[in-house]
Amino acid sequence: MPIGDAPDFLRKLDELVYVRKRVKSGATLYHTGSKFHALYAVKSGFIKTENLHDDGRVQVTGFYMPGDVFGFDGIATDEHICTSIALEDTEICVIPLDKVERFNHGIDEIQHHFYKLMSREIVRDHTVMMLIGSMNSEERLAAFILALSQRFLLRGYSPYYLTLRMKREEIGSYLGMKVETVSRIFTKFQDLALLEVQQKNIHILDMHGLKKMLGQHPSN
Amino acid sequence: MPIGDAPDFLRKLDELVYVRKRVKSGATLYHTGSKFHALYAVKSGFIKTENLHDDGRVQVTGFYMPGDVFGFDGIATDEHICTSIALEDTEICVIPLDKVERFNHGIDEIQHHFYKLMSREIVRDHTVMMLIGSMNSEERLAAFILALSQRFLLRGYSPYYLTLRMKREEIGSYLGMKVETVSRIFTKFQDLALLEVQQKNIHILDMHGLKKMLGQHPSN
DNA sequence: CGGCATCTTGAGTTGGGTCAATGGTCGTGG
DNA sequence: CCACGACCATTGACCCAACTCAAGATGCCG
Repeated sequence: MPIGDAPDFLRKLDELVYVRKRVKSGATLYHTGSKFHALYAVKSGFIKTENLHDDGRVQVTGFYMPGDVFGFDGIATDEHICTSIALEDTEICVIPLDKVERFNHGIDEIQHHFYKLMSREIVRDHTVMMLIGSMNSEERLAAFILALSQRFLLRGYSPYYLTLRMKREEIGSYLGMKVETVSRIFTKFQDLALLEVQQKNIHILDMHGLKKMLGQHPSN
Repeated sequence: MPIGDAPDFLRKLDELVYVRKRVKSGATLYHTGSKFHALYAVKSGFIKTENLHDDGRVQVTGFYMPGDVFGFDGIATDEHICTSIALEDTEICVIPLDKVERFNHGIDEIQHHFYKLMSREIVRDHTVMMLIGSMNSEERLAAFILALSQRFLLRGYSPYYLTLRMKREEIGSYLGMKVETVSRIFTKFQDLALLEVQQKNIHILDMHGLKKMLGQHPSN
């Protein structure tokens, strides 16, 4: 998951951003095939991106929260591959890429920052490939919750109280498992006194225990 | 999988590349924790990258053939997250990132090219997430072979005769399945007269039939 | 308060993992 | 040139984690 020096970044961003946008909950910002115009930074709210396979299948490829930048998938072919959808009312900063590319008159710090952002996205994707490819469902969900907790922490929120903005099905899609399985594992984690789950509110009771859920698995 | 205008790109590359390197089959170019110095373009040969999980688990995250650029995972934290290993004797061009970043005196075409390369890597990773997350094993392997065939085509080789440089286990790791499963499916595809498999040599007999293997699946 | 979407739980099935044995292929050294 | 050993690939038999299908429960919004 994309992370990091959000406040810093948002400050610098002002120099690049002239347009802000509001996206209503459930609305689409761009979709597969849209011409690529710009990158987007989440100012407030929550965004998911998903890939549509030729047949009806959908795979959630990312969740983005304030400070995160997304839309990098559009650069390759100048057309977006993913669809991005707001999971709640969301404010977006529009960052035209050519403006970024032309920015380094003197300072190329910003340039480098964008390379870093893309690199992070790549690293995050590799992590997810690893999750889905070589962990069982419990480990995946544990890893997901821990990563989310970490992101909350980096943004200055409590890492123990998470409010999920996505529904179970979207978590499942992201992690390569079915809704029912997600639900069962939440219940199990609750039974193990690792979590307290109240709808979309997660209270992490035993962070250490949750971490131990990872790497328990005999496989691979 | 990374692709595209390889010859063009390799030509332009000469302006950026001062160092070439040879990596022996089985040797490591960089590994998890190595300081990030540069990106690498494959000149000849074959490279895999893999992620090591804390416990012993390994996940192959990419295969790179001539014309492909890899190493982007190191930009985010200035340390490589993956390990890159040559699957045969390989020639590599070393591309220092700061040279790329400082290159746009006049032309920022090269800049943009690197953004494109990273974007492609992201798109490819999303494709793999989709493969692993929402397809069954047969579909995954079919998709893998088709993608490989496509890459061969783009490099001017026959898309019908593939020489796999990686072993079954590495294919399995990349696709999130076990060696035995890979093997069984190769056999099945052969029985269905889609392929002729002779060790690492794959002859695609029925490209259309192979494509039909995708999207047959009732799930998700 | 009713209707709809989401979430949970149960019961039964199955795709792909596990374990184990065999068969090929290649490289090395006598 | 052949034989040996190591590694890799294939195949079979069995099993289990996660999927499917189905029914309720819960919560949310008009």
